[in-house]
Amino acid sequence: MATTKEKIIETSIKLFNEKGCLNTSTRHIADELGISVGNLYYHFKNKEDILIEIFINYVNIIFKEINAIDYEKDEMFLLKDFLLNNLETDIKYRFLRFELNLLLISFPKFKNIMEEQLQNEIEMLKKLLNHQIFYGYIRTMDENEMNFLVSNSWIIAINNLSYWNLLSNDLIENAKKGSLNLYYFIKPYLTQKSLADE
Amino acid sequence: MATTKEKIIETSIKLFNEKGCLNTSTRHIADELGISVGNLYYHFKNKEDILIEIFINYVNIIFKEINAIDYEKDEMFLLKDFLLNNLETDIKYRFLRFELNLLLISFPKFKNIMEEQLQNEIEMLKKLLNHQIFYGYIRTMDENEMNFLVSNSWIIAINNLSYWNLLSNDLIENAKKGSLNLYYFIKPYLTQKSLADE
DNA sequence: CTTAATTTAGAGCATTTGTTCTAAAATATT
DNA sequence: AATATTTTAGAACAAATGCTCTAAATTAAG
Repeated sequence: MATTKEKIIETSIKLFNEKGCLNTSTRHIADELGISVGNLYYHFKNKEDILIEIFINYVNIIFKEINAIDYEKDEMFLLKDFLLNNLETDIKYRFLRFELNLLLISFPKFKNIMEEQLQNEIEMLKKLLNHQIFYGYIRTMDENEMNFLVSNSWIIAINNLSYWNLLSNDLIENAKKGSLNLYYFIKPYLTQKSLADE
Repeated sequence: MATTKEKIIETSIKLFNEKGCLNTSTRHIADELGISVGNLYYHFKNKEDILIEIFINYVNIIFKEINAIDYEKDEMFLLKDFLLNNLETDIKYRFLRFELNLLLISFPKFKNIMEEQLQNEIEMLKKLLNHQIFYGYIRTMDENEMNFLVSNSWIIAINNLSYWNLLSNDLIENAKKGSLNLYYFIKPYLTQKSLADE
């Protein structure tokens, strides 16, 4: 049985996705959940703290799998599989990406930890791609090209969900295509070894 | 000399970029400009109408160049050049992309016209890429691959500015890299004819 | 069973929001 | 110069917001 605190988080996530974080007041959340505002503020100091708790939950889920990677092993990691494995999570917490720029402007504490997270994501992506190059799954390239491979991978990984949401209105239905975006993006860089493995 | 209406638009764009559209009230705009709220509401029915006027200005600027393309001509159109040519405009109106999802949720009239615009953008991109394939600047591919080329091009074109904004804090300084994102993305698809032209 | 700690409800407050209204000032027309 | 039109200022309003406060209800501890 979920605690009140957990229920506040779940309801907030739901409403933030539906109406946007900035359009959702603490009263909305309390009403939707059927508790009082006083109760909500007993559990959370303010709205930003709800947002941060949500964000921490998200990061914890996402990082579990990524941290399990053994970079010493000669193994192929297809980027699209990472997306697919976290698809549910990315959908559940989609407002974090969809509204990112505005969240950063509006919530300074959130901004601090989120910016650190973004740096981490880029670093991890770089490490992952370098590993794939090292073991010959992705062709070699100079540093410049590599940097753009990283940034483009990140841009597509982060924004493909938003793209399908914009164009289809039925996000869940189309979300799986998003991982294919990443696959088709990386395909020209894959080596024979990589393509044979599939 | 700019009219009051024009000044309201310019001030709104400035504030929307700085603090986000949802964090900017009509009072903010009036105060920043040094006019009264009453005056602002004399020129614009409501906040959404300001947003829509801004959006229409943006679209008019962006489309001028794209509509000038002659699809009968054997000519190379590098996607990155389109980005570079509109860089100033994209920076000036960046909040439209940075906050897109939330704007669509918050302003129903804006949603209608923006969604049409998104469809147009995809269509135009498709037409452009098909033209480049037809004249041999981009290699041929099946429909499926083509669809992902289109969607990935769009995702990178639209979101690279946001990416550099997130990572650098000095958008203007880094914005030009954004066009290179698109160039490096498309590079594996370019033919000899294309690469020789450069 | 009594007391203490935790959890809850909801009234209340200061501020902000989007918007309307009226009246005055500025400008254009005759 | 007189009148009409456009533009402006700013008071006013109802609703919403983030958040605090107090008191009651619930639960846990002794």
